[in-house]
Amino acid sequence: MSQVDTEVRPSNFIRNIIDEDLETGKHTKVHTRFPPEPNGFLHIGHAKSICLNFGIAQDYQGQCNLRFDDTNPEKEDIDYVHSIQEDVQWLGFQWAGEICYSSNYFDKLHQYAVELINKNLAYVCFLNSEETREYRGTLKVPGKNSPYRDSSVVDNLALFERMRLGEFKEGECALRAKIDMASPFMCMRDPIIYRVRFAHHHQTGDKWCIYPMYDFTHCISDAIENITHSLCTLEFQDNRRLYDWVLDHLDDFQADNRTRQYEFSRLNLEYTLMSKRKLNDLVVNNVVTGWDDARMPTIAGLRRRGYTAASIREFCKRIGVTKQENMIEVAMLDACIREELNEHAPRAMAVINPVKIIIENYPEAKIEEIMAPVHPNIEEMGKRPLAFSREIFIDADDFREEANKKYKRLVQGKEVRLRNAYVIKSERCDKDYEGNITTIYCTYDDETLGKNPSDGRKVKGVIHWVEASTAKNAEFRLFDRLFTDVNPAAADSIEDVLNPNSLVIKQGVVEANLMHAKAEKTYQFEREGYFCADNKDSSCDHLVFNLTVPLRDTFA
RNA sequence: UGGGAUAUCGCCAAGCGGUAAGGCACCGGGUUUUGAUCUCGGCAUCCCCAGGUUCGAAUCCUGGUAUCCCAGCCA
Repeated sequence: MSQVDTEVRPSNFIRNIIDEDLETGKHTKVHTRFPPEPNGFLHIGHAKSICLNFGIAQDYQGQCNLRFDDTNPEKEDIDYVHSIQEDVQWLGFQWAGEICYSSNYFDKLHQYAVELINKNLAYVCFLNSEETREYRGTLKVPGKNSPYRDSSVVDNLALFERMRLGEFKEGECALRAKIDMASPFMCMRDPIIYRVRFAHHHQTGDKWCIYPMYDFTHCISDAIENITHSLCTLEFQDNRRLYDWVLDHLDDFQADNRTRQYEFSRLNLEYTLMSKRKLNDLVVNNVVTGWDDARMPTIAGLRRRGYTAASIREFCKRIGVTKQENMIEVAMLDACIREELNEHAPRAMAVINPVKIIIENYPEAKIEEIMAPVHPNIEEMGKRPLAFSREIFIDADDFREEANKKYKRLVQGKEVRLRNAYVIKSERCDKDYEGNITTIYCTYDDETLGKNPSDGRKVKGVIHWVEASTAKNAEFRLFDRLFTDVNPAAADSIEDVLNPNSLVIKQGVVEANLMHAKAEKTYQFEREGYFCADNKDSSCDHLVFNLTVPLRDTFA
């Protein structure tokens, strides 16, 4: 674990509520839950919720359940239940006991629905979806009662049973809670709590053809699991009335310290989509290579990109938890990963746009070994060997035939320091018919290894390099934001705001030490940025490095 | 006059009647064989607006304004 995890606990309005509940004795322990629907991969927005729920459980010595909110089989898939478990654990959290599923409670949920019918608080309605909408009224005009609202308990019991038995078609009827068609809360205008769906469920198979709705299920699931604080996002604020109504009317849930729902604002990140549906579109339309494409804001994508679990946790800590709408700058995320990697990532040299240098006064067959620190500020990380010879590669961007004094790299006729090695001076260069520089001819000063020129010459620039004969070829995947608009979700069409340069692939070279770079191992390629070996495509034969984040660059 | 929420620095965010924390970003100085790191310093006389209460208000009251959410048999 990074040391960032050991710092002071976060403080936010939810923790304040918990502190109070503990002080007043309303609760003696806290029990939260993270309740994703298995209809897509988890993204960084879920990370915020995960860190909140599991973080609270951790800090208060409580428990946090992982519960799949699987009440809509048509949209869900077993693959997602697997990926979600993996992502939660990769983030560094472990749920309490067995994994929970809302579908575990289908039998109980059914009984509770019957209880409501028996209390004359639910009825089977045969209005179709269009009629239901018309009867519901609008934001400003109250709805009107369904003609089926006053059916007898006996009839409703029979009808609901027939629904369960599959005697009605999908959409033909639904079970509704009898609340108030004139309520200012739209969700209280006799909400549907059970609908007919002849769908195969990934957990319950074909046992059911009626499935409970979210509002009916969630509160009961929380109550069954003895959740104390049910945390969700702001758009469920109105739904809280229904959450409470359902539990208020069921005999099993009358304890005054029963579960309560609290809402916080969801994460919005500049330039990124945060809806599973829209992310799914990107996958389906091959805009990206999959849910774990390194440009995706999914946990799997961030991981593949080189983000560490600790950096994501730190990010979630820094953004805080409030009820205010927000739009977090990407700079915040960048800062978190840079902070960690600056301290922990081994340094290495990689040339992304190679151009050859021939050091004419260096002995022809000679290859010498130079020992370089793995980390410039942390000696304990040791040293690594670097080959050096007459022929090396430097980046094409690090050489110019002419330049002003602000350019601190190699200039024709001038000197520059090769990182960890000698001072060289360029004499001339070859170009191809298009004018591209193909070879740069230099001389080196053999007394400058590990020290400055004895005559007091000042060499201002330092550039990185890789020895030619030992260099390993490598593919560099240079990622940029997927969208050109800060808020792609607000765009009319996603295609309009797609960044055509979100992925640029370069073929270059890396120092030989990286030949066995392990998947997801991150390095700092000096003067370039942090890169990690791709967890799917990189191998000794074909090295592939993903740009996690470039180095901070304050140079105009 | 549908209802529910939210308004503190460019972006986040503490603050809970006693005189504006912190982070990110940004701007300067220093160190540096990464234009990185590190380091030193700067960065809200003011808290959406207008009144009011108070010795004292970002915090309390009144009235405005702005923004977000709700009319799926989605979650």
